[in-house]
Amino acid sequence: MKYLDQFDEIDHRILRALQRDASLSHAALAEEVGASPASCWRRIKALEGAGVLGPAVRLVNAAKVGRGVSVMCQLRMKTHATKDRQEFEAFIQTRGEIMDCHSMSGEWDYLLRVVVADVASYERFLMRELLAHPAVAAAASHFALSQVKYTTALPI
Amino acid sequence: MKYLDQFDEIDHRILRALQRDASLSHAALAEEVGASPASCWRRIKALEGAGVLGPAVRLVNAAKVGRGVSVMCQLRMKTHATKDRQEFEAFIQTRGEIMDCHSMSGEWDYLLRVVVADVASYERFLMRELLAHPAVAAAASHFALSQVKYTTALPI
DNA sequence: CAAAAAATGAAATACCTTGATCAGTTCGAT
DNA sequence: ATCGAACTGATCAAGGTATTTCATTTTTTG
Repeated sequence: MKYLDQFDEIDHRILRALQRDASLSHAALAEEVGASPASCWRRIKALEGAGVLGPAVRLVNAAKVGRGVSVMCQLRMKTHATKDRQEFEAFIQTRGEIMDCHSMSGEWDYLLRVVVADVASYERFLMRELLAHPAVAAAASHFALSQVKYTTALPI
Repeated sequence: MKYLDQFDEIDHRILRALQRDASLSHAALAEEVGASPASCWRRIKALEGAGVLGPAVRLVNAAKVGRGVSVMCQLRMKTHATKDRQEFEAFIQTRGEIMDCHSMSGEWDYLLRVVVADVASYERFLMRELLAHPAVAAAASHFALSQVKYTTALPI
Protein backbone atom coordinates (compact mmCIF):
# COMPACT_ATOMS: atom_id res chain seq x y z
CA MET A 1 0.00 0.00 0.00
CA LYS A 2 1.20 3.46 -0.75
CA TYR A 3 2.61 5.53 2.06
CA LEU A 4 0.50 8.62 2.44
CA ASP A 5 3.14 11.26 2.89
CA GLN A 6 1.30 13.57 0.61
CA PHE A 7 -2.04 13.68 -1.13
CA ASP A 8 -2.76 14.22 -4.76
CA GLU A 9 -5.63 16.21 -6.17
CA ILE A 10 -8.01 13.24 -6.04
CA ASP A 11 -7.29 12.70 -2.34
CA HIS A 12 -7.98 16.36 -1.72
CA ARG A 13 -11.29 16.15 -3.50
CA ILE A 14 -12.25 13.04 -1.54
CA LEU A 15 -11.44 14.72 1.75
CA ARG A 16 -13.36 17.83 0.78
CA ALA A 17 -16.39 15.84 -0.34
CA LEU A 18 -16.53 13.62 2.73
CA GLN A 19 -16.08 16.53 5.08
CA ARG A 20 -19.17 18.01 3.51
CA ASP A 21 -21.25 14.84 3.21
CA ALA A 22 -20.23 11.61 4.88
CA SER A 23 -23.19 9.75 3.42
CA LEU A 24 -21.92 9.80 -0.16
CA SER A 25 -21.67 6.33 -1.65
CA HIS A 26 -18.44 5.28 -3.29
CA ALA A 27 -20.16 5.53 -6.65
CA ALA A 28 -21.40 9.07 -6.09
CA LEU A 29 -18.06 10.08 -4.65
CA ALA A 30 -16.25 8.56 -7.61
CA GLU A 31 -18.24 10.63 -10.05
CA GLU A 32 -17.66 13.78 -8.04
CA VAL A 33 -13.91 13.42 -7.76
CA GLY A 34 -13.29 11.92 -11.18
CA ALA A 35 -12.11 8.41 -10.33
CA SER A 36 -13.56 4.91 -10.23
CA PRO A 37 -15.52 3.68 -7.22
CA ALA A 38 -12.88 1.02 -6.58
CA SER A 39 -10.11 3.58 -6.54
CA CYS A 40 -12.08 5.80 -4.19
CA TRP A 41 -12.62 2.86 -1.88
CA ARG A 42 -8.91 2.09 -1.75
CA ARG A 43 -7.99 5.71 -1.16
CA ILE A 44 -10.51 6.04 1.63
CA LYS A 45 -9.15 2.94 3.32
CA ALA A 46 -5.63 4.32 3.03
CA LEU A 47 -6.68 7.69 4.43
CA GLU A 48 -8.45 5.98 7.32
CA GLY A 49 -5.47 3.78 7.98
CA ALA A 50 -3.16 6.77 8.04
CA GLY A 51 -5.38 8.50 10.58
CA VAL A 52 -6.23 11.33 8.23
CA LEU A 53 -9.87 10.48 7.78
CA GLY A 54 -11.66 10.26 11.09
CA PRO A 55 -15.15 9.20 12.12
CA ALA A 56 -18.43 10.08 10.45
CA VAL A 57 -20.63 12.03 12.81
CA ARG A 58 -24.09 13.49 12.60
CA LEU A 59 -24.51 17.16 13.48
CA VAL A 60 -27.43 18.21 15.66
CA ASN A 61 -29.11 21.61 15.84
CA ALA A 62 -28.04 22.99 19.20
CA ALA A 63 -30.97 25.34 19.63
CA LYS A 64 -33.50 22.57 19.03
CA VAL A 65 -32.10 20.41 21.78
CA GLY A 66 -31.93 23.19 24.31
CA ARG A 67 -28.28 24.11 23.92
CA GLY A 68 -28.68 27.36 22.07
CA VAL A 69 -26.37 29.43 24.26
CA SER A 70 -22.62 29.27 23.76
CA VAL A 71 -20.26 30.74 26.29
CA MET A 72 -16.52 31.17 25.92
CA CYS A 73 -14.88 30.74 29.25
CA GLN A 74 -11.29 31.61 30.02
CA LEU A 75 -9.75 29.89 33.02
CA ARG A 76 -6.68 30.46 35.14
CA MET A 77 -5.37 27.64 37.29
CA LYS A 78 -4.12 27.82 40.85
CA THR A 79 -1.14 25.68 39.99
CA HIS A 80 0.53 24.35 36.88
CA ALA A 81 1.67 21.08 38.40
CA THR A 82 1.44 18.15 36.00
CA LYS A 83 -0.80 16.16 38.28
CA ASP A 84 -3.29 18.98 38.71
CA ARG A 85 -3.35 19.67 35.00
CA GLN A 86 -3.98 16.05 34.12
CA GLU A 87 -6.71 15.78 36.68
CA PHE A 88 -8.36 18.94 35.42
CA GLU A 89 -8.16 17.87 31.80
CA ALA A 90 -9.69 14.53 32.70
CA PHE A 91 -12.50 16.42 34.42
CA ILE A 92 -13.06 18.43 31.23
CA GLN A 93 -13.69 15.23 29.30
CA THR A 94 -16.45 14.21 31.65
CA ARG A 95 -18.53 17.35 31.25
CA GLY A 96 -20.76 17.14 28.22
CA GLU A 97 -21.56 20.83 28.13
CA ILE A 98 -17.90 21.58 27.44
CA MET A 99 -17.62 21.17 23.69
CA ASP A 100 -14.06 22.36 23.17
CA CYS A 101 -11.16 23.11 25.45
CA HIS A 102 -7.83 24.53 24.38
CA SER A 103 -4.76 25.06 26.44
CA MET A 104 -3.76 28.62 25.65
CA SER A 105 -0.79 30.90 25.49
CA GLY A 106 -1.14 34.25 27.22
CA GLU A 107 -2.56 35.20 30.55
CA TRP A 108 -5.31 32.57 30.64
CA ASP A 109 -4.52 28.88 30.85
CA TYR A 110 -7.57 27.45 29.13
CA LEU A 111 -10.32 28.53 26.80
CA LEU A 112 -13.54 26.53 26.90
CA ARG A 113 -16.63 26.61 24.75
CA VAL A 114 -19.60 25.66 26.86
CA VAL A 115 -23.12 25.08 25.52
CA VAL A 116 -26.09 25.59 27.81
CA ALA A 117 -29.80 26.23 27.61
CA ASP A 118 -29.78 29.71 29.11
CA VAL A 119 -27.85 32.15 31.25
CA ALA A 120 -29.15 30.68 34.46
CA SER A 121 -27.86 27.24 33.49
CA TYR A 122 -24.48 28.72 32.78
CA GLU A 123 -24.35 30.48 36.12
CA ARG A 124 -25.03 27.17 37.80
CA PHE A 125 -22.41 25.34 35.73
CA LEU A 126 -19.80 28.02 36.33
CA MET A 127 -20.34 28.19 40.06
CA ARG A 128 -20.90 24.55 40.88
CA GLU A 129 -18.60 22.87 38.38
CA LEU A 130 -15.85 25.14 37.15
CA LEU A 131 -15.19 27.49 40.03
CA ALA A 132 -15.86 24.67 42.46
CA HIS A 133 -13.03 22.66 40.95
CA PRO A 134 -10.00 22.70 43.25
CA ALA A 135 -7.53 23.51 40.46
CA VAL A 136 -9.38 26.54 39.10
CA ALA A 137 -8.30 29.96 40.33
CA ALA A 138 -10.36 32.33 38.19
CA ALA A 139 -12.72 32.47 35.24
CA ALA A 140 -13.84 35.06 32.72
CA SER A 141 -16.97 34.35 30.72
CA HIS A 142 -17.97 35.81 27.37
CA PHE A 143 -21.38 35.11 25.88
CA ALA A 144 -21.84 34.50 22.19
CA LEU A 145 -24.61 36.71 20.83
CA SER A 146 -24.85 34.71 17.63
CA GLN A 147 -23.03 32.08 15.69
CA VAL A 148 -21.78 33.67 12.49
CA LYS A 149 -19.99 30.58 11.25
CA TYR A 150 -19.54 27.03 12.44
CA THR A 151 -17.93 24.36 10.34
CA THR A 152 -16.13 21.09 10.86
CA ALA A 153 -14.61 21.16 7.37
CA LEU A 154 -10.93 22.03 7.30
CA PRO A 155 -9.67 23.88 4.23
CA ILE A 156 -7.98 21.28 2.05
CA MET B 1 -47.02 12.38 12.05
CA LYS B 2 -46.24 13.30 15.59
CA TYR B 3 -45.21 16.82 16.36
CA LEU B 4 -41.73 16.81 17.81
CA ASP B 5 -42.13 19.25 20.64
CA GLN B 6 -40.23 16.99 22.92
CA PHE B 7 -38.19 13.84 22.63
CA ASP B 8 -38.55 10.65 24.54
CA GLU B 9 -35.74 8.47 25.79
CA ILE B 10 -35.49 6.59 22.48
CA ASP B 11 -35.10 9.84 20.54
CA HIS B 12 -32.36 10.88 22.93
CA ARG B 13 -30.54 7.63 22.41
CA ILE B 14 -30.84 7.94 18.65
CA LEU B 15 -29.43 11.45 18.72
CA ARG B 16 -26.59 10.43 20.98
CA ALA B 17 -25.72 7.42 18.85
CA LEU B 18 -25.79 9.29 15.54
CA GLN B 19 -23.74 12.14 16.93
CA ARG B 20 -21.10 9.59 17.76
CA ASP B 21 -21.32 7.46 14.62
CA ALA B 22 -23.29 8.56 11.59
CA SER B 23 -22.53 5.36 9.74
CA LEU B 24 -24.73 3.15 11.92
CA SER B 25 -27.33 1.27 9.93
CA HIS B 26 -30.94 1.37 11.03
CA ALA B 27 -30.57 -2.22 12.17
CA ALA B 28 -27.50 -1.53 14.30
CA LEU B 29 -29.06 1.63 15.65
CA ALA B 30 -32.25 -0.21 16.52
CA GLU B 31 -30.39 -2.72 18.59
CA GLU B 32 -28.43 -0.01 20.37
CA VAL B 33 -31.43 2.12 21.32
CA GLY B 34 -33.86 -0.70 21.97
CA ALA B 35 -36.40 -0.24 19.21
CA SER B 36 -37.20 -1.79 15.86
CA PRO B 37 -35.39 -0.70 12.71
CA ALA B 38 -38.66 0.55 11.25
CA SER B 39 -39.36 2.70 14.26
CA CYS B 40 -35.83 4.09 14.18
CA TRP B 41 -36.26 4.95 10.56
CA ARG B 42 -39.48 6.85 11.20
CA ARG B 43 -37.99 8.71 14.14
CA ILE B 44 -34.92 9.70 12.15
CA LYS B 45 -37.10 11.04 9.34
CA ALA B 46 -39.13 13.02 11.85
CA LEU B 47 -36.00 14.43 13.51
CA GLU B 48 -34.60 15.39 10.12
CA GLY B 49 -37.86 16.97 9.09
CA ALA B 50 -37.97 19.00 12.29
CA GLY B 51 -34.46 20.28 11.64
CA VAL B 52 -33.07 18.64 14.74
CA LEU B 53 -30.88 16.13 12.98
CA GLY B 54 -28.48 17.79 10.58
CA PRO B 55 -26.01 16.53 8.00
CA ALA B 56 -23.58 13.65 8.33
CA VAL B 57 -20.00 14.86 8.02
CA ARG B 58 -16.63 13.19 8.12
CA LEU B 59 -14.05 14.58 10.55
CA VAL B 60 -10.47 15.02 9.35
CA ASN B 61 -7.30 15.10 11.44
CA ALA B 62 -6.20 18.72 11.32
CA ALA B 63 -2.54 18.08 12.01
CA LYS B 64 -2.29 15.54 9.20
CA VAL B 65 -3.54 17.97 6.61
CA GLY B 66 -1.31 20.80 7.70
CA ARG B 67 -3.77 22.70 9.87
CA GLY B 68 -2.38 21.78 13.24
CA VAL B 69 -2.28 25.30 14.66
CA SER B 70 -5.43 26.88 16.07
CA VAL B 71 -5.58 30.55 16.86
CA MET B 72 -8.36 32.35 18.68
CA CYS B 73 -8.70 35.83 17.31
CA GLN B 74 -10.75 38.58 18.89
CA LEU B 75 -11.79 41.41 16.60
CA ARG B 76 -13.11 44.89 17.13
CA MET B 77 -14.90 46.64 14.28
CA LYS B 78 -14.53 50.22 13.16
CA THR B 79 -18.27 50.60 12.87
CA HIS B 80 -21.35 48.65 13.85
CA ALA B 81 -23.44 49.69 10.87
CA THR B 82 -25.65 46.90 9.58
CA LYS B 83 -24.20 47.04 6.11
CA ASP B 84 -20.62 46.76 7.33
CA ARG B 85 -21.50 43.90 9.64
CA GLN B 86 -23.26 41.96 6.92
CA GLU B 87 -20.41 42.50 4.53
CA PHE B 88 -17.88 41.37 7.10
CA GLU B 89 -19.89 38.30 8.04
CA ALA B 90 -20.16 37.38 4.37
CA PHE B 91 -16.40 37.73 4.11
CA ILE B 92 -16.01 35.36 7.07
CA GLN B 93 -17.91 32.67 5.17
CA THR B 94 -15.50 32.84 2.27
CA ARG B 95 -12.35 32.18 4.29
CA GLY B 96 -11.80 28.47 4.77
CA GLU B 97 -9.24 28.88 7.53
CA ILE B 98 -11.89 30.48 9.74
CA MET B 99 -13.63 27.49 11.29
CA ASP B 100 -15.91 29.29 13.73
CA CYS B 101 -16.96 32.86 14.26
CA HIS B 102 -19.14 34.13 17.08
CA SER B 103 -20.50 37.60 17.59
CA MET B 104 -19.64 38.35 21.18
CA SER B 105 -20.76 40.37 24.13
CA GLY B 106 -18.10 42.40 25.88
CA GLU B 107 -15.34 44.56 24.58
CA TRP B 108 -14.62 42.53 21.47
CA ASP B 109 -17.12 42.20 18.64
CA TYR B 110 -16.13 38.82 17.25
CA LEU B 111 -14.24 35.74 18.29
CA LEU B 112 -12.80 33.59 15.51
CA ARG B 113 -11.11 30.23 15.54
CA VAL B 114 -8.59 30.10 12.73
CA VAL B 115 -6.68 26.99 11.68
CA VAL B 116 -3.31 27.38 9.98
CA ALA B 117 -0.18 25.38 9.29
CA ASP B 118 2.18 27.47 11.40
CA VAL B 119 2.74 30.83 13.01
CA ALA B 120 4.07 32.37 9.84
CA SER B 121 0.90 31.43 7.98
CA TYR B 122 -1.15 33.03 10.68
CA GLU B 123 0.84 36.22 10.56
CA ARG B 124 0.16 36.42 6.86
CA PHE B 125 -3.53 35.69 7.28
CA LEU B 126 -3.90 38.24 10.04
CA MET B 127 -2.11 41.01 8.21
CA ARG B 128 -3.35 40.46 4.70
CA GLU B 129 -6.88 39.26 5.33
CA LEU B 130 -8.23 40.30 8.70
CA LEU B 131 -6.47 43.55 9.45
CA ALA B 132 -6.62 44.47 5.79
CA HIS B 133 -10.39 44.27 5.86
CA PRO B 134 -11.91 47.77 5.85
CA ALA B 135 -14.34 47.04 8.68
CA VAL B 136 -11.76 45.71 11.14
CA ALA B 137 -10.35 48.10 13.69
CA ALA B 138 -8.24 45.86 15.90
CA ALA B 139 -7.36 42.24 16.61
CA ALA B 140 -5.97 40.25 19.52
CA SER B 141 -4.65 36.77 18.81
CA HIS B 142 -4.26 33.90 21.23
CA PHE B 143 -2.52 30.69 20.20
CA ALA B 144 -3.77 27.32 21.30
CA LEU B 145 -0.94 25.27 22.77
CA SER B 146 -2.93 22.07 22.59
CA GLN B 147 -6.43 20.82 22.04
CA VAL B 148 -7.62 19.30 25.28
CA LYS B 149 -11.09 18.49 23.99
CA TYR B 150 -12.93 18.82 20.72
CA THR B 151 -16.32 17.32 20.10
CA THR B 152 -19.28 17.92 17.84
CA ALA B 153 -21.61 15.92 20.08
CA LEU B 154 -24.00 18.03 22.10
CA PRO B 155 -25.02 16.69 25.50
CA ILE B 156 -28.46 15.15 25.06
C1' DC C 1 15.88 2.42 -21.13
C1' DA C 2 14.03 -1.65 -18.90
C1' DA C 3 12.16 -4.03 -15.06
C1' DA C 4 9.54 -3.91 -11.06
C1' DA C 5 6.14 -2.01 -8.22
C1' DA C 6 2.03 0.26 -7.56
C1' DA C 7 -2.22 2.12 -8.81
C1' DT C 8 -6.19 2.02 -11.89
C1' DG C 9 -10.80 0.78 -14.00
C1' DA C 10 -14.17 -2.61 -15.14
C1' DA C 11 -16.90 -6.32 -13.88
C1' DA C 12 -19.17 -9.45 -10.77
C1' DT C 13 -21.24 -11.10 -6.53
C1' DA C 14 -23.06 -11.48 -2.24
C1' DC C 15 -24.74 -8.71 1.09
C1' DC C 16 -27.11 -5.18 3.21
C1' DT C 17 -30.06 -1.22 3.38
C1' DT C 18 -33.73 1.49 2.63
C1' DG C 19 -38.37 2.33 2.71
C1' DA C 20 -43.23 0.51 2.38
C1' DT C 21 -47.11 -2.29 4.02
C1' DC C 22 -50.07 -4.20 7.45
C1' DA C 23 -51.98 -5.92 11.57
C1' DG C 24 -51.60 -5.33 16.40
C1' DT C 25 -50.79 -2.30 20.44
C1' DT C 26 -50.31 1.61 23.30
C1' DC C 27 -51.87 5.88 24.95
C1' DG C 28 -54.70 9.85 25.64
C1' DA C 29 -59.11 12.09 25.56
C1' DT C 30 -63.77 12.11 26.31
C1' DA D 1 -64.35 2.34 30.29
C1' DT D 2 -64.49 3.17 25.31
C1' DC D 3 -63.11 5.14 21.10
C1' DG D 4 -59.75 6.84 17.95
C1' DA D 5 -55.37 8.48 16.67
C1' DA D 6 -50.75 7.55 16.68
C1' DC D 7 -47.08 4.54 17.23
C1' DT D 8 -44.95 0.01 17.03
C1' DG D 9 -42.78 -4.35 15.35
C1' DA D 10 -42.50 -7.79 11.86
C1' DT D 11 -41.97 -8.75 7.24
C1' DC D 12 -40.53 -8.10 2.57
C1' DA D 13 -39.29 -6.62 -2.13
C1' DA D 14 -36.35 -3.78 -4.83
C1' DG D 15 -32.52 -1.56 -5.26
C1' DG D 16 -28.18 -0.09 -4.25
C1' DT D 17 -23.64 -0.86 -2.00
C1' DA D 18 -19.31 -2.52 -0.42
C1' DT D 19 -15.61 -5.23 -1.56
C1' DT D 20 -12.89 -8.59 -4.34
C1' DT D 21 -10.57 -10.08 -8.43
C1' DC D 22 -7.99 -9.46 -12.55
C1' DA D 23 -6.02 -7.56 -16.55
C1' DT D 24 -4.11 -3.12 -17.89
C1' DT D 25 -1.88 1.20 -17.37
C1' DT D 26 1.00 4.29 -15.01
C1' DT D 27 4.78 5.45 -12.14
C1' DT D 28 8.99 4.63 -9.85
C1' DT D 29 13.49 2.68 -9.49
C1' DG D 30 17.78 0.80 -10.79
